[in-house]
Parts: sequence; structure tokens; C-alpha cells
Amino acid sequence: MENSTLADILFKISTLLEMKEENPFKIKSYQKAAVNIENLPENVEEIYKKGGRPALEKLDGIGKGLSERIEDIIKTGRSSYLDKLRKDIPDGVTEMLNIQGVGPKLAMKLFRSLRIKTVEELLSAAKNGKLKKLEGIEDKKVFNIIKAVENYKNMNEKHFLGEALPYAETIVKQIEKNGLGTKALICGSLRRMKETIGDIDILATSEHPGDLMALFTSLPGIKEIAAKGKTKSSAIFDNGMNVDLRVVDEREFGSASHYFTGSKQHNIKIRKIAISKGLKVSEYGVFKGRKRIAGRTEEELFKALGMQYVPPELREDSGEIEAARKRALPALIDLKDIKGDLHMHSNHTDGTASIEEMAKAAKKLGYEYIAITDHSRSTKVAGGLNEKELLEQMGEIDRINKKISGFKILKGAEVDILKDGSLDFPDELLSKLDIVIASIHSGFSMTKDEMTKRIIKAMQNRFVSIIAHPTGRLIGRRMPYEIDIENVISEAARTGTVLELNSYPDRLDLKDIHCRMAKEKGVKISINTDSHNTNNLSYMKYGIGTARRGWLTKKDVINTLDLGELMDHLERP
DNA sequence: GCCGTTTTCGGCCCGACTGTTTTCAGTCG
Repeated sequence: MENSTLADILFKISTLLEMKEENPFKIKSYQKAAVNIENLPENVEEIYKKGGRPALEKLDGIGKGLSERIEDIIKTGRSSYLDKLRKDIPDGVTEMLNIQGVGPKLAMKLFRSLRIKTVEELLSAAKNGKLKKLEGIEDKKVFNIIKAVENYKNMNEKHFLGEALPYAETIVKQIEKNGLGTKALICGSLRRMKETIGDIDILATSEHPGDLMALFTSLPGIKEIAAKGKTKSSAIFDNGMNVDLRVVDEREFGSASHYFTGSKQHNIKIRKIAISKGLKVSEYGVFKGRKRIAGRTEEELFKALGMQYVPPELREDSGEIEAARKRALPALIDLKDIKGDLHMHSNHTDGTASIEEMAKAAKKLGYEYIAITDHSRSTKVAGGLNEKELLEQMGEIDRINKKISGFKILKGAEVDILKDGSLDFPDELLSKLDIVIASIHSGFSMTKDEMTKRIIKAMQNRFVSIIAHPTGRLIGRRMPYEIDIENVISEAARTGTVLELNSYPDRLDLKDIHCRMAKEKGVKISINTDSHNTNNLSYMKYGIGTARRGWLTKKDVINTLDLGELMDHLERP
């Protein structure tokens, strides 16, 4: 069972407990356990299989009660406790919590007093005046609920990092353009580089907060203003993106950005540490009694708490706070460490740019090398190359390499891993290439066992350098293949195979926690863009963000090596 | 329901906004 599935069940339990007005701290325990499990690199089911409930109870936030619930879930595939809770509260009532302004109390009141049990029923009750029968609900609230339901209905859930980040950057530019916002910073899960994000949070300082709010709320593309105050405004843009802008004083900027960046669990733990030191942390600063002792910068805030600076991408309460207190955080990889890109396509297959155009674009980014890795013959939809075409392409690369100085194009291929784990090209041909990437493009619906064996067999081929997009997921569209990722990582460690972190915004595969797991087993990662045109090369920053979330350093990543070192690394005995 | 360099019992992060209210509960981040 995936950790995310398990975490999901625990989240659902916490929601239902909240609606039943259980002890708030019990509710928090379930939430905390869910978050911890979600961020855990090791598979909880495996932990349980190896060490039983005592092993579970060693995990942070899991005690006797929760280990029993988790055992039940692992053994039966469902939670009898959750099933019991759901009997009393229909799923539709829980769904109403997604409506802005409807929380657990109101949802239950609607259900108990008016028998409203779906979002649709809520909308019609709002429209036909039934809602006003409830105490404490007047016209304004009814109006807001109608608006919120409509927003909920045409909101398409989460947005890709690769979609949200450029959008947010454009808004920041517009805010800073006319000098009203002296400083603006993207915060929230976007700053933490999560693979999908809900809202965009922007923090700004300004000499003229009122004017800045007026500017923000009149930006092009705004569909609706959800709130507009002196220091905070919230707007919904026509692509469904919800953007919050907050303005704070310069001297609060650090503590405010830390607070608005989150994650929630990280903030809670930071505040607890503050309390244990006789301090108080809020978005307005770090306080000793009434005296502000830090807040202008985030560095200052962490220093005041006796900690190392924690980069935003690590702030998930997954060990970063403990490490920062011991000054043991890794020096995370940075975009500028990248010296080349080892996975891209040209117009010989499904790319749109020529090899030379790709090379020149990469050189312009400051890279020393790239690998051209077009598809192999079996990937028919992408126009995969046959042996003869690949040999011709290798000749072309030799010719282009002579033309471009101070830069090297490696001869590569993205070779299909066939259903039996063999490769789409014979070893004799693979041996002529500088780099071989192997990946799966068909036969997704195999059992976990078969799929794991298939990939492991490919890794055992001595010519295979990298496994590309190892889990095959497409975020929001396709689940990962059924594979035993821990086994795959162990085998990669044994064979010295590199695993890819594919930077394509809807892939980000390996994902953050798997990167961390690979690093711990000593497996090297290659962060590649899988570009199909020259613009795609810029996707590298999403891969870097994910790598940082996975605690990777420069030395964990092979395409930070210079060309000579890389060629040595790619040599197989 | 979890947790412990003051604790195995008594705590558990902090503050703003909204809509409804004359002092606050609910919601949100």
C-alpha cells in the first residue's frame, strides 16, 4: 500500500472526527500522523511487515492507538474505524467542507437541521431561501455560499508547479513594475516547490499598501475579487487560480514570509521550539516578552531560535528542524550546479528542434554538454528510430560537434524496455553510444512483481546508464506503474544504475521522497528535462526544486559533473 | 491520541477576518 493512500485514510478520519466535535487534539494527532506518513520515504506497510506495531510506534506521531488503526488498514485494505464514522455522516456532507466559508460546524448544522447532504442541495437551499431559517445566517452569508459553490464547481482542483510558477512570477512582475511594491515574494507551497499547488500566495512590502491593493485587484485576467482589505486581498483569476496578496511592514518581512511559506506542520513545530526557549513566534516576528528580537529576515528568525537556516523546499516537518538544530542540513543542489542535460529529443523523432538548435540553446544556458536521446523503434507514436537511423544520427552528431566549440553533444538513445525486460536495441548497437537511457512506454498494466522484474532486468544490462521516469506517473492523469520502488532503488545501488529525476512538470519522476530514499541508499540521480523543444530546457528548475525537496546535494547528481568526470562515471566495466 | 532535558498527567501554535453579533464563534491560513 502506498503511503499516500494510508495518509489519505487518516486525513478522512480526522475530518470526520472534526465534524463530530471530538477532542481537537485527537483530531490533530490523526492529521499529524497523516502528514508524517505522507512525507516518509520508507513504505509504512514494509515497516510494519518488518517490525510489526512496535516499529510503527517508533515513527513520530504514532502511538498505541494509531498503530492499531494502521495495522487494521494494512491488513484489510480499509479502515473499520473510518467505515464506522462514515455511517453517521454522508460523504456529501464532508464534501461541503470544500466550500469556502463552510466548516465542520456549519456543515453539520446544515445536515442536522435541514437534512442537506450534498453540495447541490446546499446550492438550491441557498437559492430558495431555506438557509435563512438557520440562526446566524443572513443575506450576506447566503450570497457568499452561492458564490463559493459556483467557484467550487468550476475549480479544477490543483495546478501543476510548472503552470503556477510562471503565472505567479508574471503577477509579481506586475506588482513590482510601477514601484508600489518595493519587494514581493512568492510564498506558500509554490515557494516550497510542491509538485501541485492550490493557491498562489504573494507577500509584499509597500510604502502605499492601499494603492498596491487597488493595483492588484484590477490586474487583467481577474474574474472575481474574493476579499479586499487594507493588508490582504484575494482574487480568483480566469484560469481558476486563486491568488492572495498580503502586505506587511518591512521589519516583519522575514517572519511573515516564513509564516506564509509554511508548511503548517513546520510552523507549528517552530513555534513549539520558540515556546520551549521562552520566546514567541508569529508572522510579526520573534518576541521575547513584548520585545521583538527578530523578524526582518528569515535568516534572523532561524538564528534567534538557535537553528541553521532551513531552505523553503525542506520545510515539511520531515526532519529538517531537528537537522537544523544540530546544524546538519545538507547543502542543497542549486540550478547553477547543473552542467548539462542528459535526456532530450530532436526532430529526428517527436521533438521539434534540430540537434544543432538544441545544442546551441543548451550552450546558451551555460551548459557544457547535452545528450540527444531520441526514442527507439518500438515507440511508434513518437516516430522511434530504427538501427540504421540511429547510426546516421550518430554521424550527424559527430559533424555538429566539430562545428560547436567548448561544448559536447553525447550520442544517446531513450531505449524502450520491452515487456520481458529486454531492450529495444541489441547490445552491439548500445555499446556504440555514449549514454543509454532505458524507459517504459508501453505495457503499463502489469502486476507489481512483473513490472519490478522488468525494470530490474533492464538495469542489469551493463550498457544501461539511466532509467528514465522510473515510476511512469503523469501527475493528475496517470498513476505510477505498479512497481516496488524500494527494490528498484536497491538494485540501482547494486548495479550502479543512475535513476532519473524527470523535470517535465507533469512528471517530476522520481518524486521528492523517492529522491531522498535513493540518496540514502547511495544511488545517483540525473536531473533531466526530457525536452522536446528548446523552450523545454527551462524545465530544469522544476527538477531542481523537486531534488531540493528530496534533500539532494550537488554530489548526488551526475549532471553536475564536468564532462570528463561524467564520461568516467558513465564507463561501465 | 501523542508526548516528555522541568512532565507518565496535563498540556498540545498563533493571529486575522467575516458575519453576525453588542462580545463572539466559526473559518481560514
